[in-house]
Amino acid sequence: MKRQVTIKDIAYKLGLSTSTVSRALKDHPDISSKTRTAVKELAALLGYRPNRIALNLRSNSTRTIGLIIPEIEHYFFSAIINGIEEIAYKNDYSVMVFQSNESYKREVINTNAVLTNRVDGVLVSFSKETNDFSHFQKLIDNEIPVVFFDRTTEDLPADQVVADDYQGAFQAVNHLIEKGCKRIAHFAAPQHLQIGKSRLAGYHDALLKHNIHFSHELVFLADTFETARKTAHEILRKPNAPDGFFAVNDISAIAIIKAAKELGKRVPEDVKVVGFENSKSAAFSDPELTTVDQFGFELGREACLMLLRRLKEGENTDFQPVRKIIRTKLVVRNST
Amino acid sequence: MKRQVTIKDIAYKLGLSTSTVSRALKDHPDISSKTRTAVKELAALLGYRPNRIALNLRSNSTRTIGLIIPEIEHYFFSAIINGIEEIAYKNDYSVMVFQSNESYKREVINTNAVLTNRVDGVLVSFSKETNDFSHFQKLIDNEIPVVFFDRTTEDLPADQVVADDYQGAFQAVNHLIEKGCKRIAHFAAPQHLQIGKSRLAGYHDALLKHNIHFSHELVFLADTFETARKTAHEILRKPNAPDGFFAVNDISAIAIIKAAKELGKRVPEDVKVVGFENSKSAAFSDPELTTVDQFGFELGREACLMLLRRLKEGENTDFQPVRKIIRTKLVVRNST
DNA sequence: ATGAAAGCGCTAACAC
DNA sequence: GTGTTAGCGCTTTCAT
Repeated sequence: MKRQVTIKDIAYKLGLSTSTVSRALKDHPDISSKTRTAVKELAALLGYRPNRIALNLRSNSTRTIGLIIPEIEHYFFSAIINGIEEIAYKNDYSVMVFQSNESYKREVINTNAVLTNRVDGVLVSFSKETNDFSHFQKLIDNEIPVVFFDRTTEDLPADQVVADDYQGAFQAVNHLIEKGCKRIAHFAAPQHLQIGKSRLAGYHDALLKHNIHFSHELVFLADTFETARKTAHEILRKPNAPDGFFAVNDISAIAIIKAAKELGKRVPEDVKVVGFENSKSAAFSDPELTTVDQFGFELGREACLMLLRRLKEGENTDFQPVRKIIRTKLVVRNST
Repeated sequence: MKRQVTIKDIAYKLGLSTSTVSRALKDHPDISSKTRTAVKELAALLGYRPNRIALNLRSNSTRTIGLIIPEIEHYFFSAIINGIEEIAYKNDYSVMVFQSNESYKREVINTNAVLTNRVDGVLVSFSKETNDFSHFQKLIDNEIPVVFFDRTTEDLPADQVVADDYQGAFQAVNHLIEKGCKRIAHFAAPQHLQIGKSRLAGYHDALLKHNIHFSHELVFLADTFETARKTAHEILRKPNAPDGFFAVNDISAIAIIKAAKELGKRVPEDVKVVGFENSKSAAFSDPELTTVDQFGFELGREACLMLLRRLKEGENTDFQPVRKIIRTKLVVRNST
């Protein structure tokens, strides 16, 4: 990089001290308007821009937010990043992105990286592998504000922003029942994840409300395209096959539709399917997928806003973790 | 943030000078092994970690890469970010993400932000609106290495990494012809974008190779779901409707399939469709979409590698811009 | 083998 | 209204 113009250069050329220049640049009242304009003009002329690194060192802050996220390529997460970047941008913060790739080990390295980079705060959605949270505790011990989003835990006294998984699941299954489904299967996420639990609970309670018997035999662990397709194939072939499916995400739902079609079943006539996420693919699938919108963009915005609020608070005496729930919304299309 | 342990703390507790501690920490040969271990042990005990900001100030570098990108939510771009982050991670660089949201104005602000943040280098894919490049010239004037990817320009003497759009388009159309299509339409991107031009050229030349007449009447500007669907509806209803479509991206291709089905045409029997990108949606559509894989992950990797190479070079006397072309590959599925 | 001192760019308390 | 000085945390030259 080219040698940058510093406050010293301006001071020298104008026969002033660096402090005067510094003050002039930030409209300190003491400075005469003559010097002020002279300084500002020269600064503009030379293309001076304050050295953020020096400022960082002095202020011991970087105006940077660290983001630790499983997989950027997943639509939901990219929507969240979008929301985060939007709020950060508006508040003159920058965002550093670290991917865990769903790996616990890498996630630990990521937490060290955010510490090393001296970010002001951290936003985290942890990996599927993670069930030890001491690396996040380390952040908290360093008094770096952390906000967890989407994938959260009760094990840590930290702020959280999550989608209303329970309500979304409840609505989805309720919808299936109202559409006439009698036997509804649930393709679930791993139960050590909060979203796995909450969505199952919503499914369970919706059945209950309509006096439909809940059976573990209708709950399957299937949250990827491949496993969902395979599982759907198996159970749709059986005599007592389900007539409705509530999948924990859109990809699994699309896989179910695919399997049904391959077996000559019609969607939604023979089998109805609801997903969760409202990804782009949901609108493009055939039939178009009924799904629960998770509002990733909103969620990202809220998580970032919450973090910024914490940053503004500064040293807080008694920390009270906040949990914010982002509404979800059933989007009815043609798969039900 | 908690007050961090510094080299000074260690020096004080051990009755040493900061320089000795500094040297001990980095295994300077002059330091006796006794002090070295003492220092290291205490450092570990206190949880010392070097203050990157101070290092940054001294070294005048941040080990950070700035990324300016139109839209994170687009699958192709998120794949690219993934590739970039992967390489950055392996080389101990961090990535700061700035979205332009396809806005020229915001992109200009983004370039200022990367300057302000004193990133070591910048990766750019510019917005659709951009046709003045002076803001990027400013980066170059500051001798900050810049690598352009995907959306590039000849107007700037800079490194570039692009997909082989021409070859991909050529293969796609060639494939349609070999599958028996006689009348092939092209849904194109705006022609002020290089990708718009290159893909049209590939389409043109593939027709030429097979002695098929090229007609402007079969080229439509349609690179979004909505416009593609509407356009496809119109032209598929006409008597002399195309029997093949080459779309500039997957979304448009999926829209074409949808329109065809809505009009009672079978894909691929009556109409064959090829997309471009190989997004997730392509594999999930029905029928599964034949498309050209753009290898976004690879592209991101290469762009980042190229940038890191420039960073290693340092002050180069005579700069020769490099243009790297990432191969594309036709992925044949069931829509052709 | 270790320490003192200067300096990266900037700000701010303290002089005058 | 402006200058002097110290200091943020670290490295490195120059002493000893």
